[in-house]
Amino acid sequence: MNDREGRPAGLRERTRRAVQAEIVEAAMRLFLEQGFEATTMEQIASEIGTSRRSLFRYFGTKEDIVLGDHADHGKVLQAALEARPAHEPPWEALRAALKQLVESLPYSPRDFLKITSMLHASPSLRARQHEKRQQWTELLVPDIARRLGAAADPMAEVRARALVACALSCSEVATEVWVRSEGTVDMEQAFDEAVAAVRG
Amino acid sequence: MNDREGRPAGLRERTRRAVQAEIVEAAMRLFLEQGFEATTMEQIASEIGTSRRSLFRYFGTKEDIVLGDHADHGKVLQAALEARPAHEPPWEALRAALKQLVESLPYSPRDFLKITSMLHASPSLRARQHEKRQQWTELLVPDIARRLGAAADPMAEVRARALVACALSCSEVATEVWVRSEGTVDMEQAFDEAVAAVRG
DNA sequence: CCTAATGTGTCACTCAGTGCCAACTAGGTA
DNA sequence: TACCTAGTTGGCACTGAGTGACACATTAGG
Repeated sequence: MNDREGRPAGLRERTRRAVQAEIVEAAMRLFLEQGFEATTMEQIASEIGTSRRSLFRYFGTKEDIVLGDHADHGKVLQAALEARPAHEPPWEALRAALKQLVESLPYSPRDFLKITSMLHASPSLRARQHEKRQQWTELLVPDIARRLGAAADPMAEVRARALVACALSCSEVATEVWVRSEGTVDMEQAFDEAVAAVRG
Repeated sequence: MNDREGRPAGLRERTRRAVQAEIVEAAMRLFLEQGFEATTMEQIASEIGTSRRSLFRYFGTKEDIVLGDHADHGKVLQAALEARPAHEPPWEALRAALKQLVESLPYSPRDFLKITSMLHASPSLRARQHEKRQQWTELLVPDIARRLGAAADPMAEVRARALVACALSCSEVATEVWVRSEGTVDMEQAFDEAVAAVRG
């Protein structure tokens, strides 16, 4: 049985984590130096003295080296959303959850800016990121549907999905402007401005 | 000079169009039969008696065979938006433009459903489609910014981008639900429901 | 008819990603 | 100790998208 959910964490598990971290570290350095597309898996592999094949055992795709945490962020967001008061209106709850997510990130503003810039510069990275964000939607919709008052109506799903999708769009717009201004504009304020414009 | 914008349309231009159409026809047949990922460029090439290399001269990527028109749709949308009365509020104008775009599509509902289903089934297709949609945004933002009353404010751009992004998100949600219901629910109604929920 | 531009197929290449196999290693058992 | 099993690793060969170079054909236009 593979029941271990993180308790004693045998040697195998520990080395796996260590190698994983080493890969991410080396890869990110190369990505930021030469760009994402210009860096090959071969380079990353030889950089840490392993084989191309092994890289693919740790990360299914090149993009996952960068976006590995992104799926987890969805769960953080979900938890933050569900921790909000049950009758808080959708937009407020989503706003609070997103704010909490941003604050939970372990990056310095400097690093976050560099990484986000890279993300925006590479089409394939943007694509994967969007893909993962779509999965966030699935996690958040049930909570929002609850807040809207559960109706079996197929349109109830539309309402919840639209709210989540638009909240994420607003956050994306805010982030984009923040990146393009090189961190000048306030992201939180931009988000609020975006929401205000949408709600007309 | 390459000034010809479609007037006499010499033999070269005509054959090019014809071959292009032939490629799309054959490719779409194969895609719908066996799925997008399962069909190789080699197959498509030999299907119409040409070489793999030539396919790439007509379409830069495999995805473009399906999404070739998608960029043009952006221009249709832009034109439709700009044709709306100058003081019509953003949401109404966007709604009208999107409606006009959908009505301009040459597909039967049957075909449109099949194609859209395929689009949703293939990750790489979804990714490219989203990429192209992002370019739509660039086309629409200026008009919306105008409707919001031009301010040099960097936040003015945020407001316009947010509106466009959310309108596209709502249309995406509506389309998605429409596909999943296999054409049962009314797409236009779903869109309105989405917008209403977002505007709270 | 001649020539400059354009289209075509072939070949060779890069790179991401996958399946397979043989060698090794950790961890528990007799 | 010796042994067994399961997971890890590297190497190899393969697919499939996409690109560059080249030689050869076709066409437009003077």
